[in-house]
Amino acid sequence: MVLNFKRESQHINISMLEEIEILKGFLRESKLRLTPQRQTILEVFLEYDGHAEVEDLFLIIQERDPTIGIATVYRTMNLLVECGLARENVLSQGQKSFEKLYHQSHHDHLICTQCNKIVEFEHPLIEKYQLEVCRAHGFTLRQHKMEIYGICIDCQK
Amino acid sequence: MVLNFKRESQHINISMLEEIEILKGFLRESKLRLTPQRQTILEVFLEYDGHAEVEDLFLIIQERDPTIGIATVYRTMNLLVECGLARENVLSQGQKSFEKLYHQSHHDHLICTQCNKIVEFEHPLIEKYQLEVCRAHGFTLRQHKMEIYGICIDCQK
DNA sequence: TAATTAATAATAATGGTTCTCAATTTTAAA
DNA sequence: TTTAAAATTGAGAACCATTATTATTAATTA
Repeated sequence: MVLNFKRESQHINISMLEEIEILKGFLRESKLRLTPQRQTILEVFLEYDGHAEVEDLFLIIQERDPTIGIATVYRTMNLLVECGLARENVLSQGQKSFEKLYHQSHHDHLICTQCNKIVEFEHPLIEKYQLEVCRAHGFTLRQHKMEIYGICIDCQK
Repeated sequence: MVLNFKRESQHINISMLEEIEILKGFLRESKLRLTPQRQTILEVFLEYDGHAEVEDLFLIIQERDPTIGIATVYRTMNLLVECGLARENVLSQGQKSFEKLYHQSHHDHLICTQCNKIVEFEHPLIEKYQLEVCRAHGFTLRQHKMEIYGICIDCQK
């Protein structure tokens, strides 16, 4: 992949270039444009560690460019989901949170019901048996989500 | 368990008696009351097959007792979740759906992303490795949710 | 350049859920 | 009983995350 990107934003680092290219490609195919707003939002999202809610991202984005409205953040996050860079999770209170998908190792979630901490894990055998279940039911697997709810070690004390 | 229940509603059948006792017990402990409204809502929920949204339940409830308001349905469904008779799922559009928990064999979900069909399945080894993951991270397992998204056999044609 | 198309910020609208409140019912106490 | 306290209700208002609308601006194309 050729990455000839004008490094006009001080926030872009090497590891983001590929993601920016992915968004660019997706936008081009959809006859959409990579605007400064969209790029800023992608950058902030990529820098954000963990599961991001729109409100969290919006606060950071406003520091960087106070003219960007929250509707644009929503619109752009939906684009990031469409092009496969982000995944949307629905929280129990009704909002959504977004996590990075590209260049992230696949993982599932352990969620503490007391302190809401999220621990990511991976188990190859669980993955394997998921495939088995899909085959048995004639499903073509696209994605999965596994959430284990419990009490974390800190909250047990 | 002693089940001496006045069978005043024609909708109660034997298999519901235990659930009604569970709700009763929970309400008693919480110093709350088993009202006719709450019982009607529980009955309709227990008769409902599959994942129920409040709006679905409300339509059926209104046929049975048009005076029951939707706020009461919401309040009661939250009670059913608290006492362990129901589980709440958050749908991607933001609403909630409820599924029965008591006397239901545990199962996970295969969800078709085209037609939204939900197929329930169970895999003992997946359960086993979940426990293993919890132990490894010091979590006390309370509950889990596994959703596999894909294209069902009918939608592949 | 002009014409077309896309994107934006601000704001209004949406819709599922919860809250408020006055009225009613149930329970417990006197 | 009678009375007081507590719980529950339906109706509708409020909430709030998200989406749609709109007038305006920016980018692209002819």
